[in-house]
Amino acid sequence: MNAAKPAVAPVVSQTIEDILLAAEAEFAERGFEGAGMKAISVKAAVSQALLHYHFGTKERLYAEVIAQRSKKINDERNALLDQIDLTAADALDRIFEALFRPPLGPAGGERPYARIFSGLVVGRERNQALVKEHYDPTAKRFVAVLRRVIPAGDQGTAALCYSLALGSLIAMIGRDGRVERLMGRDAPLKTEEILRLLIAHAKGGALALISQT
Amino acid sequence: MNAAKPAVAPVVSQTIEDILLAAEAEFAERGFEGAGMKAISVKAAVSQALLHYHFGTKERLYAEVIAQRSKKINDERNALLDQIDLTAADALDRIFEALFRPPLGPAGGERPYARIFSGLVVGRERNQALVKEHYDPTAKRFVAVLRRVIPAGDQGTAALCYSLALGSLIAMIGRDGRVERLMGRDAPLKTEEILRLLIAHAKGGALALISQT
DNA sequence: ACGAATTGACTGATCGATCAGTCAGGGCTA
DNA sequence: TAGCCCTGACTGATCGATCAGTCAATTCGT
Repeated sequence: MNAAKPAVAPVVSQTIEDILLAAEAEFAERGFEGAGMKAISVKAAVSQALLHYHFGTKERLYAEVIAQRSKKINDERNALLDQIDLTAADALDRIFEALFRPPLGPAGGERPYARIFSGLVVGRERNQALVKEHYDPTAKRFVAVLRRVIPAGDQGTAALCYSLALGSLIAMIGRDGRVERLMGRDAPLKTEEILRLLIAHAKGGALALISQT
Repeated sequence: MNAAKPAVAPVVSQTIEDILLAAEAEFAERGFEGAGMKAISVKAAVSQALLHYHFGTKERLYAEVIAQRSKKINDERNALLDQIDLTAADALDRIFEALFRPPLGPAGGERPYARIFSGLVVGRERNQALVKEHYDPTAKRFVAVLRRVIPAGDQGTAALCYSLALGSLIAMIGRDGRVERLMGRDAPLKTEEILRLLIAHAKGGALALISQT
């Protein structure tokens, strides 16, 4: 009867969603150690004790933020990979697009997760374990798909193409404005422009790695 | 007479050197916020108060660590750039070698600075200012040199080649073991091997960016 | 002897975490 | 329906620990 009433209950409550969003923003701004539970609770407009009630420790709250966001990114990536015809001429371009587009997010939107994503490459123990758990499975799929597309590609070369391409993505989204500053631009690069440049670079690098094997 | 006695006084005392080394290791392990002045003082085998006597604040100690290490890296990079014949066929390879080799350090050595170096790409305000101060000048020289070597290279393209290459370097040294894990290797990659692969990838990516401009 | 170097003892602030307790609401019994 | 109880959600107050930073006193080098 009531149109505003959702047919199914949300998997998480609105409050928990608010906390996770606030936590994501705070962790992105200050890093794990720099972030404060108090600051997160203020940002989420709840009491600090509620954070511990729902998540136990700061460590688990952080892990939950990573888990939620990585799931969205991995789902997007896998969906894009599913659509690719691996025998088509532009297969390599579209594989890298599947790698780059989800973390870049919507065209005009903010990227609060970008700094956390970038920070994951810095191998502190906490992040290493989370990367291994949440990102390695999809990473392995990328490596496998790359192997089938690049001629005579062994696993080592494919894994390198993946890793180095990911590094260049970090360089683009991890810091604010440095690339534009070195380029001599005043306006920030648009998402589609970033995507085009990253794909071209990754593809060129991949082909170079293959031909010198 | 005494052979062990240095001819000139060191610019910094041994104690200060010890503190800076301990601080570098601690900052690398835990990040700026995670690092503790107490832990640094223990690692350097001095009192915590001595850290404040010499450096004032944690912030200034961190800045000094970055300044010292970046100076070494920039000096090495500039020396390598000076030796390059920009008209030679392998000029592009040698430019990227000048970019990659200094942060990679000696062949068999540890890389305690690698994680700090990687962390600098994550654009928190503190790091942004330090990068701009200590790394931008040499970065601009790389961009200028790249422009002269790559055919029809505008500043934007050259800056992209620089930035994306740097990102792939981060991917290789920032995390421990992930690249090797995805490659299916058990032994870590040797420095010279890393260098060869990074150069090949960066060169291929650069040429691809140019040809599609 | 004099200044630079170094120390132990200490401070206020802030951290993550814990606690007892409030409150609204849903089910159960009679 | 009325009374009771249970539970999940949430809070203010506060805990002990740790943090960066301070300072008077002491040692060291010359």
